[in-house]
Amino acid sequence: MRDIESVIQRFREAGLKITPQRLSIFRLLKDNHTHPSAEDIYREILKVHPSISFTTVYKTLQTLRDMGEIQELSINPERAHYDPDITEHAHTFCRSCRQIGDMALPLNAPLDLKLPTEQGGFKVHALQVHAVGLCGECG
Amino acid sequence: MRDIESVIQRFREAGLKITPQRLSIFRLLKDNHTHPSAEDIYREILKVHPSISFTTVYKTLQTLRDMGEIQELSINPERAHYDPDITEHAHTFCRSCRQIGDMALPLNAPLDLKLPTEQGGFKVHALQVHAVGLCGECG
DNA sequence: GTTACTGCAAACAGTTTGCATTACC
DNA sequence: GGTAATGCAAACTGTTTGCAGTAAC
Repeated sequence: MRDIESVIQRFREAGLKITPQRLSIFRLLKDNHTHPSAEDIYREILKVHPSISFTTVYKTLQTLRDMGEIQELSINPERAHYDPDITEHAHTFCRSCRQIGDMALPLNAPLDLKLPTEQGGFKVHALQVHAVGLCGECG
Repeated sequence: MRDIESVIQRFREAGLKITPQRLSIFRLLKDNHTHPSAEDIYREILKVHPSISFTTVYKTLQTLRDMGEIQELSINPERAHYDPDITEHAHTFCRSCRQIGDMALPLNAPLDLKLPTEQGGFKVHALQVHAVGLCGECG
């Protein structure tokens, strides 16, 4: 995710409005490396906006995701998690505590992948690398 | 997934029973490279067992997954897909038609991943590599 | 005969939508 | 003032469970 000012500007350029609720969501996500779920974000924002609804959080996350400001992680089958870090990196997922962590990707590896030839051209938009296992706490 | 005879033997050794429904599910999965969802499998088995329930399919898939005979793919956020191919390989996921394909993994890449050091030892059980994009048909 | 499986129906959890009210710009 | 966002409530989708009847061994 870009800095908050840039995100605000993009919203305004798209004819979208800046509300206190959205601003709080932006601030919560900016530089956040905890990979929160929509529910996590909702519960956190509730502390600032006691009357915010889950729907508002949900719709704002969709907008940010559609804009490419955050990425939606499909690593936990139970729920989606969100990551404002859109630079190339991999994730760890602990089977026990369900915590998601960041992992460095070697620069050369992903580009070496051999795409299936029989299907013709599969166009890769994003490469997701997930290491599933047990974290230091649980292992 | 091993050959059907071996799977049957493993079930028997575990005190589990071989029913016609389960046998049909084994046969459907064996050498299947279409990455079906539970619903896909259910609809296919219905042709052979018109009175089979989704629950039976669901529970058998769980058993096979817990035994390590098949893997559950969390690549499509909407539903789980199943893959009887448990050898190391990656998957493509088409954003448009939601089709899952197989992809070759270069042997050296996954082992080169740098695990997070600050967390101490994250123990990787399985590495999932997903290329998300558009397939030949949709792209 | 004993034990596990099947199939039903219902609960569950997370996600998504319609709509009237409210607030941004 | 016009347009979009909010928040509520309800619908939806896929997943999971409890239980009585049934079938494997």
